[in-house]
Amino acid sequence: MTRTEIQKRLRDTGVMPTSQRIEVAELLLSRPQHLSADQIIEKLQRAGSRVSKATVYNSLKTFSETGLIKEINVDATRKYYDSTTDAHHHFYHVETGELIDIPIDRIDIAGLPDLPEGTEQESVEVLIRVRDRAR
Amino acid sequence: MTRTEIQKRLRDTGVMPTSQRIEVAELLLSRPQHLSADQIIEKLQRAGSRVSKATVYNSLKTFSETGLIKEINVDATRKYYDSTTDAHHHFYHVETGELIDIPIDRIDIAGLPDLPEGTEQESVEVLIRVRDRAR
DNA sequence: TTCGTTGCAAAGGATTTGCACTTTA
DNA sequence: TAAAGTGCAAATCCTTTGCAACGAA
Repeated sequence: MTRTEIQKRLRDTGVMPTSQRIEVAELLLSRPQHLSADQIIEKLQRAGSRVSKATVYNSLKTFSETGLIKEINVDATRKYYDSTTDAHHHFYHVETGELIDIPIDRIDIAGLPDLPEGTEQESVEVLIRVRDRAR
Repeated sequence: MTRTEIQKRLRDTGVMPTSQRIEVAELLLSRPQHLSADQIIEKLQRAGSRVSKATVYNSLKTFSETGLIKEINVDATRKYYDSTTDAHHHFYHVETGELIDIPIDRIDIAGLPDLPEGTEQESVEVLIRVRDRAR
């Protein structure tokens, strides 16, 4: 995704494409990945960027709210941000914290129970926790 | 679950059944439910208990480690503790924060992909996010 | 008496926020 | 030049931890 495409995507969702936001979006949207705010800040700094911590947090919050990225909560200690916003599933490596996407059509779910009275479905997500094989 | 049964369960998992731990365990294990540490502390205090915040946190941590209860991370801001430790799935009401159990055999999952190289499966969990139906 | 437990308050880590300054439209 | 965004530091929220007092074996 080029700088220009990113600017357009931001503008399309009503987010002013400042240089800081573009830096964050460019890093995150460059490929399917799952990063914490801290990892993003570290990568940006290592790349010589001067974006502040607060701005990264603010940007990630804004991006999540506008649907540009997706928040993932598997680890109670930190949020992860997913550059893939289409519905999909995940492997979660409990020891390394790594997340791996599973395409939505790769898993077949049958027999979903009726939703609780008065509610509508927002999403269905499968999380497969894995760990290094013993031996 | 009676006080005596709880004492036995604690002892069986190598956890010294102190009166504070019994209070916490009794509250949580009385029925299938999902509570945050804060909700537990509040309930205990409202019931006249004098268990300290630190002890509640310590107890919950110990219980999770010994498998007496299960930690749930759906909400990035806090942990929930599940009194049901058998594998099962959940509805999660994104507006109220409420969690509802779905029995494991109620959902049929087919075509799980191969696990990542060198890993073994720890669990498979389905999370269905719901919200109040519009109108 | 010994060792694990409790409880207070302080520490910690992740995220948010207040606010003055800067940028952009 | 008004509105929006940035960045620093302080504040907040949840959870953990240090440590002295306590309790059970």
